[in-house]
Amino acid sequence: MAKMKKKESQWETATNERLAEAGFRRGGARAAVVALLDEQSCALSAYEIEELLAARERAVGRASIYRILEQLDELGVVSKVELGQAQARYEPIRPDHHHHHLVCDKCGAVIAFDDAPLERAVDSISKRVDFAVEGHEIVLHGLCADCR
Amino acid sequence: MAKMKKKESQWETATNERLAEAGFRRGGARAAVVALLDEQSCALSAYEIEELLAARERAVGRASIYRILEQLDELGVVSKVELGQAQARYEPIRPDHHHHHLVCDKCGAVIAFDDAPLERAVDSISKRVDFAVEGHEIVLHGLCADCR
DNA sequence: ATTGTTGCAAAGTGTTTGCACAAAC
DNA sequence: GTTTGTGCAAACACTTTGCAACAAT
Repeated sequence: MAKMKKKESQWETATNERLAEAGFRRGGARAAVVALLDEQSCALSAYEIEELLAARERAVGRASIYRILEQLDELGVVSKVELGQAQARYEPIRPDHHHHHLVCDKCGAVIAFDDAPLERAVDSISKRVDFAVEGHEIVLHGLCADCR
Repeated sequence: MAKMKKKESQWETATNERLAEAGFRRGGARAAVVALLDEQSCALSAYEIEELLAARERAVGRASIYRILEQLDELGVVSKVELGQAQARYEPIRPDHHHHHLVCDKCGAVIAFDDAPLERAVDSISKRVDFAVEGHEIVLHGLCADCR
């Protein structure tokens, strides 16, 4: 049975291009992390990434995961989000899919949402502060539908 | 020279009342932490609290600081904010002074700001999600005036 | 006397670093 | 062959926990 080659999304392609442009060599561990991130709709923690990669038989060392995530964050293709759970999460930055997060205080579930008016309000205040705003993060916390 | 007794603000008074109501005994370490927090206009990390208390000759053990902050957070009088620097910060919740934070990615400076339209946008979306929203946190990051 | 509070040291957790080896160029 | 990428283990920083001593009631 022939193995299907999965379709690369624009993000994965663009990320690999950015990496090449920036002078990075092609490394298997990094490619695996990029491919995994590309499949996600929401943010993953380093630990989750480690587990998921191990589960698909492409284990990547923890240190490599952190190093790779840091590179991707610096390249501006991944966003490191701190949702207040004493651990960072990482997600691909897709120009057309900017979103924020709801975090359940009870079970830790993370749910994405987006809202244009909220975005506009942030952009507006960003321009009025004496600060070169480069990004923002909005976290709503409370109880998810299941825990409520 | 007579030692002035500093004026207790409403927050410190209300917090001490809440603690009493909740059945807590009066402890020196906790009183010192509450008094210190009351003087702050913005969020402090546990480490900063430890340093500031030591500097004023009322050193409090690190474990006690964390325990006290957790109690105050649970009582709802202190807000634990995670600004993405791998450490939590804590600030008094003053009903009339809700605010958010600008974090400098270079020097780590934390600056408070508030904005009514932003607040309204958050309240609006909070009502429309399938989630019992209990609070929110907004962090703008970039470069502060000095680092820019 | 009882029970909450505190400090110390040890343990935990998430993340980073040092270093040797493998892989890419 | 040179330089970058990777994995392992050790080191780190922040936070929490166990426990004995102490203080408030």
